[in-house]
Amino acid sequence: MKFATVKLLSLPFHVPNGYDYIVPDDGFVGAFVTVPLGASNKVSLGVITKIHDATDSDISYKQIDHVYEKEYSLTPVMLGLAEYIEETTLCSFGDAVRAVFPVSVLGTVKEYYEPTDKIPEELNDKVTAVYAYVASNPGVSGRKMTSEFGTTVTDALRYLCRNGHLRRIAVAEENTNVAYDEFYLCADKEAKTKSPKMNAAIAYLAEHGRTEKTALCEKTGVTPAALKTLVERGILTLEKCERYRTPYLTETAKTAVSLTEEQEKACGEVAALCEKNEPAAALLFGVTGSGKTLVIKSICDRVIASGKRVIMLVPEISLTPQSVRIFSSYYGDRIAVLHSSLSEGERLDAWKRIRRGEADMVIGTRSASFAPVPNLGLFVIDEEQEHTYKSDSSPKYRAKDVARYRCAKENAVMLLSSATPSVESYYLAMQGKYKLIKLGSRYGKARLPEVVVADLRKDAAEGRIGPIGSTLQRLLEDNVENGNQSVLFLNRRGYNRYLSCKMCGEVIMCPHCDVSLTYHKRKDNAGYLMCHYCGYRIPEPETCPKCGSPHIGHIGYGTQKIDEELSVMLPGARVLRMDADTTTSKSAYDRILGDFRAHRADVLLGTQMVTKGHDFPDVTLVGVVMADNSLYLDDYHAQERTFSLLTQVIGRAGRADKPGVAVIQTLNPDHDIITYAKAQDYERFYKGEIRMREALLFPPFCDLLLLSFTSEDEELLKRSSEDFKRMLEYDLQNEHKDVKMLIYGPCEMQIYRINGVCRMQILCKFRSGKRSRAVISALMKRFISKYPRRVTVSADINPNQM
DNA sequence: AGCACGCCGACT
DNA sequence: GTCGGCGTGCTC
Repeated sequence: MKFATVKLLSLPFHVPNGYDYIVPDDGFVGAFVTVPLGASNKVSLGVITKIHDATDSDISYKQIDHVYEKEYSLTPVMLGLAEYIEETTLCSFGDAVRAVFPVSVLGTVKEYYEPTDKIPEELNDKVTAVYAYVASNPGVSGRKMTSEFGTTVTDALRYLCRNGHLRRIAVAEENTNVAYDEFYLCADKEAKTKSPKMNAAIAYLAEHGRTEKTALCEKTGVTPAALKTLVERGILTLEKCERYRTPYLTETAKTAVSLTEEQEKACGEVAALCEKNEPAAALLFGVTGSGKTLVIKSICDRVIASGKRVIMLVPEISLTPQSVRIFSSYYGDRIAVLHSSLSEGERLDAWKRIRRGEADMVIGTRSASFAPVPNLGLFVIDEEQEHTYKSDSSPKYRAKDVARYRCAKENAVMLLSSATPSVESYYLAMQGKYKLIKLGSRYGKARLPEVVVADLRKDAAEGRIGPIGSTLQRLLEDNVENGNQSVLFLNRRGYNRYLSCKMCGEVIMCPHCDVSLTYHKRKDNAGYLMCHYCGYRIPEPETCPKCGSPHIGHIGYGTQKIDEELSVMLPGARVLRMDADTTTSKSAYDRILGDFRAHRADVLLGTQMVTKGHDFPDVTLVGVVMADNSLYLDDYHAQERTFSLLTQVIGRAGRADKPGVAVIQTLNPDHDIITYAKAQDYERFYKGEIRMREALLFPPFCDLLLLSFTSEDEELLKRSSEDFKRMLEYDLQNEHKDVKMLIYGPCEMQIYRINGVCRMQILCKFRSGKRSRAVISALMKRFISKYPRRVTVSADINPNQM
């Protein structure tokens, strides 16, 4: 007899998830299976990770119920990847598998009940009624039973199954989330019915042959229900063809491009790596406007021509359409798009097309790193420094690690691309771990705009305290007058507006969370306050809720406020605002960008999203309203993020023939980061930053581990997190002396309370490796069983935010 | 996580 | 004497 180790998806992180079952002949490693689990034999989804014949006579093994077909299984690489994610991010196996595989293609498991030969003798009334119902309706579904008897039926059913009077059967149902094109054919051309519309449909099909359903309905006025009847009567036959639901794919005309000598060389170097058929990694470092996309496209051409396939990641969903536009103009429908705001059906169809080898290139966000492309040759991560490539929710993985893993296993090349590489990637390139490919000499053809650092302190000294300083105002006025376009960039943080009482000085806070409420204005100009963490909202109060004073004032500048300022400052100018409030739908986003590109507005005002890769030929002025906002966060990434942001914003100006100006408003005009960004001097920025990281021990010289503890019970939270630290210190001093770790905390998190739940954190500096993670993992498991259900703990290795 | 088992308080 | 609360322990 053969046995299989099955890892269950339903079990949480802290319980062992691999159990042995008797495996049928069609079982194989990587197969999804359903198995009975626990005393109630609950139907559970799992994956076979091993097939063996070792047995333990103490255990009575159960059998695997159902093995899913090969098309919907984990390939060896994907199974390995799921286990790699489980181990490296300290998450449950289920979370890891659900990230790498769209479990919903498997369809749902239905439960049915049947009576057995063993007829019950004495039962109470309720159980008798349940039994009688199943006996007269054998094969009734669990759902039908609950709708018939209410939720308490489960107890009766369990009782009857346990005593052998009923049998529960679990069947995997086919996945029904498939779209079809339906074609009708006429089987009996002579047939006549009483309905004129039906007759019309028969006549139409007799004349024109095979016709698609909607077209047929439109042409003849026949209803789908009538067609169904005709099929049942055998007059028509129905042919169903699977149709993929694919948004985005609109082919545009190909335009021939030629590469410069430098671009050609860069392309050749990466292509040569790809041809070697062994794992490799490269960093394409090209200043803004050096044509990185073009180079990547040319590399893709060569990889695809050699019969291999490409995955390309972009930082956020809003950037997919433009990338798809560029690439689909060359590859047409050989492109697939994957990201998290596709509908379930679209995602499944994209996944199937990819798995069936029907797409040569996959474009998508972080989650697309799991695209099941056969014969992967190249894995591109565009704008690789972006923090969106790290997941903040379980599994807390980095797309770069996924890429590295897959490239190593599939002999592919990982290509990171950026104008401002992450310090970590550049360090690895300096170490020779990545092949460094530079594009665009600093003062070469990529024309740098003039950069003006506007010192807001001077304006403040003159009593000018608005968000737009005098320098920026003057340049904006000139620009509008000359018919040129401007982009104003707001760093989201610190640009929310709060309400504060001038009498008692209190900022109005969320009653459930330790954050201030943000001021918003509805379209009808009524103000309201909202919590961005729990969604709590109240109308703008007229008096201070604390002291009753009517003297409440606004603090901070939101995009709305700046929008209002601009309309006063630049009367007649058309201002477009792009932020989370105005771009609730995909179409709104496209419309705003489209309007701006078509020069139907003079100023585009927005948050992060306006900085990214959009090419606006008529933009000659770019302004950063407040550069300091991200400079002094207590996060070691702060400087790197600010540099990258400023460099990109500056790169937005002056891309076309018109000379551009970039204005950086700041309270710290002499700050190194601003100086380096002004000069677009990545090397000097890097040298300073890497020295700091080494001296203070930050990544890439170590890894960070953020352990967060949450509980409603404040006392228990403090005590248990202290306890965790003690246990960790004890382990490190005793059985795990070889693991080195610096421990900071526990301390309250930056936002201590969210929705009434308190949060503490412990930060560790360590080197993430098998041994060190095992220590943490084991300790977390011990902690969870020591404080069951009352405190939760979770780990984030190299978190985005601390 | 679920789920069953089991041990105590509030009822017919 | 039974129904149902939720603390404890297990899942091949």
